[in-house]
Amino acid sequence: MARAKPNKELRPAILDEARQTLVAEGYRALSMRRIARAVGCTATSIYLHFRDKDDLLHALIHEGLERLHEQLLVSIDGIEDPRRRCERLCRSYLEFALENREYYEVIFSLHPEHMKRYPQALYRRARGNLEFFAESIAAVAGRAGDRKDSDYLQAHVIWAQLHGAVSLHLTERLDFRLSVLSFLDYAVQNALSALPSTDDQK
Amino acid sequence: MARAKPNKELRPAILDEARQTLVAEGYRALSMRRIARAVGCTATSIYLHFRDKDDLLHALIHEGLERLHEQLLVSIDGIEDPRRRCERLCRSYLEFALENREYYEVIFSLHPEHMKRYPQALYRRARGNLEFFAESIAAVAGRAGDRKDSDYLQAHVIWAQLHGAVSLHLTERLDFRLSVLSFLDYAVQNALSALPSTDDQK
Amino acid sequence: MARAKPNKELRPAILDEARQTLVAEGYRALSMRRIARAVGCTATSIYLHFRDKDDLLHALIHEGLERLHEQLLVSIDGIEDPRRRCERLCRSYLEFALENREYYEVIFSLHPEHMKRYPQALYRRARGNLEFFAESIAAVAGRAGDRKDSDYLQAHVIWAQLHGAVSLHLTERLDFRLSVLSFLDYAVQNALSALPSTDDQK
Amino acid sequence: MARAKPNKELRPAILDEARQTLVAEGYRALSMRRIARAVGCTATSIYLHFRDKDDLLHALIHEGLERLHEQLLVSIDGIEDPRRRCERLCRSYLEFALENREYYEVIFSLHPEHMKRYPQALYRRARGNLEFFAESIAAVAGRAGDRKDSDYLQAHVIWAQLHGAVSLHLTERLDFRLSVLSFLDYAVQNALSALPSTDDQK
DNA sequence: CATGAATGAGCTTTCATTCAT
DNA sequence: CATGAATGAAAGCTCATTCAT
Repeated sequence: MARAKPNKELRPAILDEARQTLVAEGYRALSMRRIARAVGCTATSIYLHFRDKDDLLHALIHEGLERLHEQLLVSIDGIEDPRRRCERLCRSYLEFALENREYYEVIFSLHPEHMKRYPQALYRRARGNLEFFAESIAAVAGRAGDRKDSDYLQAHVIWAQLHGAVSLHLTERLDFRLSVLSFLDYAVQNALSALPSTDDQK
Repeated sequence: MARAKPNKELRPAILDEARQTLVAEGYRALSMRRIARAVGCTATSIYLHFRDKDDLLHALIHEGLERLHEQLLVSIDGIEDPRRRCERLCRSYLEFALENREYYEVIFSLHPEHMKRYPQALYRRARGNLEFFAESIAAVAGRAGDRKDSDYLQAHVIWAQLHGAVSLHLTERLDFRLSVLSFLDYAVQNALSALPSTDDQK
Repeated sequence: MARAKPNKELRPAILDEARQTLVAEGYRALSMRRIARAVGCTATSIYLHFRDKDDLLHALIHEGLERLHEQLLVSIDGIEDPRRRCERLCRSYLEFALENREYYEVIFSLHPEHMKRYPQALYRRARGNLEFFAESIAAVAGRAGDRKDSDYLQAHVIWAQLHGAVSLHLTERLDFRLSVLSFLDYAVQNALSALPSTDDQK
Repeated sequence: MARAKPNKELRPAILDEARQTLVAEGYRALSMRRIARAVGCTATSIYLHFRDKDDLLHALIHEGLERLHEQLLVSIDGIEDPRRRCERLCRSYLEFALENREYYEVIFSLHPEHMKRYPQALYRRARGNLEFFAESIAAVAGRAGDRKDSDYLQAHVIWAQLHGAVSLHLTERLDFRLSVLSFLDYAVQNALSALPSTDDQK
C-alpha cells in the first residue's frame, strides 16, 4: 500500500529534523522513528536515503564541516596580515559555533563509536579546516607557503582552546555568573598567544 | 519473601559499580539492570537509593567531581612555587581525564537536558575545582589569598584549553598522525601562558 | 505502570502457545509478540521466563524429548521378546509423532542454526531414546546388555526410516492416493528388516 | 525513465540467483531485495515474473524437482540390471541432497502452509520421480512395464528411508560420533532390502 | 530494605509489497 | 518491461520504571 508521492525534498528534511533533535535533546533522543514522525514519513523511508543511522549522522557531520569550511574561508578573504588572519579565523570559528549550535554539536559531540565507519575522504576534508590555521600560523612565522609540522601542531592547540571554550559554554558547564563574551574573548586571546612571536621573522 | 541481606552499604556499591562500568564500557552500557546484576541486587532496589537514572547520574557526577577535587588537591600538596602549582594542576587534570575517559565524558559532556534537575548545591561544589586554579593564579600574580574575578576568569580559560584538548582526543577528532603526548604537552604549555607574567608582581 | 498479577502459570502457557503456532503455521509465523498476544501478556514478559527466542525453542524441544522418552519407556514395559520390543518401539514412535504432531515437529524440524546453543546435556538426554532401540537390537542379536557400536548404527537407520516416513506425511509430501496407514506399516516393517536375523544367535 | 535493459531472460536469472542463495546461505537469507540486488534489477521487477514470494518458491521447488528428475535419469542411463538401477537411484538421490543441502530442505521440508497454493500439476510432476523407483522395483520383481500399486508403495518406503537419513543428517540430529558415510550407506542398504527378493519371481 | 513479576514504550532494521511513472 | 519512492507490519530485544508483597 504505497502511495508514491515522490517527495524529492525528503532527504534535507530528515537532516534538518535530525539536527534539531540532536541539539535540543541529545543523541539519546534521536531515533529513526522520531525523525520519521516529525517529517511525516515512515521510518522505512529514511532507509531509502541513508544506509543506516550512522550514515545519517555522517551526512550531518559532512554538512556541518562544509559550512564551517565555507565560513572560515569567507572570513579571511582579503585579509593580508597573517596575525589578523589568525584572529579572524578564531572569531569566525566561535561565531559559527554560537550561531550554528546545531551543526557544531553534531560535528564534535558525536561519540567515536559512531564514527568507526566515517569515510576517510571526509576526514581528510575535515582536516582542511585546520590547514587554514596552520597556514596562517606559518605566515605569522614568516614562512608563508612553507607550512611545517609544528605549525600544524600549534593549529591543533589553538583549535583545542576554542573548542574547549565553546563546548563548556554549549554544555552549560560555565559558572553562570561569568560573562560569556569576556570568557570567549579571553579564550581567543589566549589561543593566539600560541602564535610564534612576530620577532622571529626578523 | 524479603530476605533482608543486611546490605547497609548498597548505595556506595551501586555507585562503585556504575563508575566502573562507565569507565570500562561507556555510557551506552550503563543500564539499571546491568548495575543491579553486577552489584548483586535487583533493579528495583536501586530505586530505593536513587529517584531515577538521572539522579544516579548526578550522584556519579558529584562523585567524579569530588574525586577530581581530591586528585587535584593531592597533586599540589607540598608545592610552594605558584607557577609549578599551576602546572601540576593542569597535568593532574589531564591525568584524571585520560584515566577515566568515559567517566570524564559523563561529568563534563553529558547533554544539558540530563542536567536540568542537577542540584544547584552540586554546581557550587563543582566550582571548587576552579578555585584551585584561581587561587594559584592569584598567587602567581603575587596576590595569594586575594583572589580576584579576573583570576577566576583566567582559570576558566585554562580549564577550557585543557578540556578542549582532552575532549578532542577522547572523541578521536585529532589527526591520527599527531603525537597525542606532544599535543597535550603543548596544550598545557599554552594554557599556562595565560598566567600573568611573574614580572607583574614586582 | 506494572500491574503485578503474578501469573505463576505463564511459562507453560507460553510453551503451549509456541508449540501450537509452530505446528499450525511454521517457524516463520512464530514471534515473541504473537505468543505474547495469544497468552495475554507483553512480549517483554516472555523474556522473564526465557533468555531469548532460542532458549524458548530449546525448552520446547526438551519438553518434547521427555515426553517421547516416557512414551517409549512405557511402550516396552513388560515385553520380553526383543523382536517384539523393537516393533513396539517403532509403533510407539509413530504413534507419538501422529498424536503429538506439535511436539514432534518442534523436536525435529527446527533448523540447526537455532540449535547452536542447545545445551550439551540435553543432547545427551536425546540420545537416550536411541539407546532404547540399540539395546533392543543387541538383545535381538542375543547380546542383551552388550550393546555394540553397530547396534547403535542400526538404531539410527531404523530411526531414519521412521522419521522419514513420518515427516513426509506431516509435511504432506505423500501422494494423496496413498493409504497412510499402509505406508507407515510398511515403513515399520522395512525398518525392522534392519534387525539382525534371529538365526544369528543360534 | 524506464531504461529498457533488454533483459529478456530475467526470469531464469532470478531463479538461478535464488537457488544459489538458497544453497549457499539458506532460506533465511532469501529475500526479494537480495535476489534483486544480486541479479541486477529492482525488487519490483521480480513481481513482473512472479506473483509473490511463495510463487517464486514454488517455481524453485518445481525447478528442483526437475533437476532431481534429470539427475536420477542420468544416473541409471545404460544400467540394465534392475537391482543395480535401484541402488543407483538411491545413491543419486543422496548425492543430490548433499550437494544442494538448503535447496533440498526447501523442496522437501518447507512447511505445508507455504504449499497451500502449490499447483496440482506440479505435484503430479513431482510424483514422476517416484515412478522411477516404482518402475525399477517392478522390474526387480520381474514385472518390468507392469507397475503395480504395491511397487509404488514400496517406492515411497524407500524414499522415506532416504529422506529420513538425509534430513536427520542435514538438520544435524545425528550423534556426532557416528560416521555419516557409514550411516548413509547403511540406510541405502536397508532401503534396498525393501525390494522384493529376486527369488519371488521364479 | 528488598524482591519478582510485569509493563509499555521504545529501539534499529528488514521484509514483502504497491503505486505512479 | 522496468523503476524509484514509499508503505505498514513486523521482527527480536532492551530499557526505565512500578506495584504488591
